[in-house]
Amino acid sequence: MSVGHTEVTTEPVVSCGDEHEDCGIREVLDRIGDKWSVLVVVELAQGVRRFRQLQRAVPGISQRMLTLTVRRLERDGLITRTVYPTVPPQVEYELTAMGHSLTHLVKALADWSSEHRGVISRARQEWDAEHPDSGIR
Amino acid sequence: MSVGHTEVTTEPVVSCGDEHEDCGIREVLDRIGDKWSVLVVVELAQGVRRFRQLQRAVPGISQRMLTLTVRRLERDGLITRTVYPTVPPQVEYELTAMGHSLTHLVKALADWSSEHRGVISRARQEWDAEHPDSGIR
DNA sequence: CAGGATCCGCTAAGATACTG
DNA sequence: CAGTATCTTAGCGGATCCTG
Repeated sequence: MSVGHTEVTTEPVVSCGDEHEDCGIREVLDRIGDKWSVLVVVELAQGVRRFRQLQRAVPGISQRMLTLTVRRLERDGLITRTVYPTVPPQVEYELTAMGHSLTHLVKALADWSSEHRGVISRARQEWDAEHPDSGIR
Repeated sequence: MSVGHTEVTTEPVVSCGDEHEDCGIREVLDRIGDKWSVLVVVELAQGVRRFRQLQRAVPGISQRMLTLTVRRLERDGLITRTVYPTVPPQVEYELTAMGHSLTHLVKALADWSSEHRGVISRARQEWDAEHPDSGIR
C-alpha cells in the first residue's frame, strides 16, 4: 500500500449507498426546508396551539401560508388537526409522536447553527470582500 | 396545582428562547434547504471532486445551478475551491472542517428520513384518500 | 375564529449559447 | 474543462376579499 498520497477523506459519514442516488434527505428537506414549516413545528413543540395563536407566534406568516403549511404537515402525519364545532369555531393543532421526533432533528439543526454561526458569518464577510461584484448573495 | 388537565407538552426539546424569534434554524435551512446543496455536500463527503465530476454525481443539476451552489457553499466556508492553472483548466472542490461537521447533520437527516419514510408515505396516502380534491400536494 | 378563493409580483431554477 | 451571460418559465408566497 503506497503512502505519500495525502488524501484524507475523513471517513465517509454519509455514503448514501442505500437508495438509487440521493438517500431520503431530499424527502425531509422538501417538507421542512420551506420557509415556514420548521417555525410552526418549533412553536407546536411548546404545546397545543390554535390557528391564530400559531399566526401570532410566527410573525410574518400570512394566513394563506399558515394554512398551506399546517395542511402539509397534517398530510405527512407530523401534526394533528382537531376541530371543535363551537361558535366561533376552534381548531387545535398538535404534534404527533413523529412530529415530536422531528423536533429532535430540528434541535440538532439549531445546535449546529449556533455553533457555526460565527464562523460562517466571518467566512461570508471575507468572501464578499474578495469578490465585490460577483452577483452571489 | 390542579390535576385533571391532560396537557402533555412532552418536554420542550426546542424552546427557541435564545434569539429574538426563530433560533438560527432558518440560517441553516437557507443554506442546505435548497434543492442541490445537500447533494453536493454528500458527494464531497466522499472526497475531492472536480466540477464535471460533481455534475455527473448529481444527476439533473445544470451547470448554472452547480456553479451557484458551489459558490454559495464556498462563500459560507463549507467547501474550498482550488484552481490549478493548467490547460485545460482544473478546479477541485473539497469540504472544509466545518463542511465535514455539516456532514454529520446530514446523516442525522438521512437517518430520520429512512426511519419515518414509511409512516409518512402511508399517512400521505390516507390523507389523499380522505381529501380527494384539496389542492394540496 | 378559521379558513377558502383570487390576483399578482418576484425570484429560483431550467435551457441554451458562448468564452478563456 | 470550467465556467459566464442571457432568456424564459414555474410556482412560492404576499395581499386582499369573502364565508361559515
